[in-house]
Amino acid sequence: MSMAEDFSDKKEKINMLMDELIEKHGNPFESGQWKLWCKRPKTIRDRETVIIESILTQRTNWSNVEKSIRNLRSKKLLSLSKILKCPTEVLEKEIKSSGFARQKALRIKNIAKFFIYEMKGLKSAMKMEKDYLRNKLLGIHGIGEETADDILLYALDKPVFVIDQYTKRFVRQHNIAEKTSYNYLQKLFEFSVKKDYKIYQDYHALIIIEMKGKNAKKGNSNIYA
DNA sequence: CACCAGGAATGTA
DNA sequence: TACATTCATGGT
Repeated sequence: MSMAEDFSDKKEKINMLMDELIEKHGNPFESGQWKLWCKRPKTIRDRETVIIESILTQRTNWSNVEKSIRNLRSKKLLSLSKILKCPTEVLEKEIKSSGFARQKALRIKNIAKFFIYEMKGLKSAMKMEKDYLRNKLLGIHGIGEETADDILLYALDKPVFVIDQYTKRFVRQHNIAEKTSYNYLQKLFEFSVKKDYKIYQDYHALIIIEMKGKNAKKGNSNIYA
């Protein structure tokens, strides 16, 4: 069975399930249920904030991230250029609430260097091709697939489907696919869903809202990659 | 595949 | 109060 054939029967199921989620939860960016990056970024400053959040949110919950962002904003450090100039110890202190502060401070600096020096700013980075950008991001220490895709989708408006633990759980619970590897699921969703970054944002958000709701009611089930 | 890298919020006794 | 669990992960 070819990849395309394998995908085509799953495509309908995905679209059917997503229609149900839209029906059930509405548009996540308008309903206010989506607490993460709840406004679509407009300005470069917004986009830089999203990039910083994408690192801070690694292995922690959103309220811890919000606290760090508030600290950075009040210290006038909420931009990539400011972060680059800021001593690492100061940065560590401000983002302590997100945990892994020593690692994350270095990671944020790595990203800031990349966008400022190598990409010559966010504006020009946004004009680059998405696969090129993705490979570049994955080459930065501290950025894995999920973080790279968070940045591409939510900060740079690139149509890349983010696969996280919630997405994997969703796929398993609905028997959409047997395989749950990152690459397989990403290809499957990108094949199934109209290639539009706003739709990818909405769908990813909807899956998380849905699965968090289920999590609250029942206990958590086993997750594996 | 196993293990490790911290903090903070929440739940439990 | 003490202790366990959970949280949008990535590197080795």
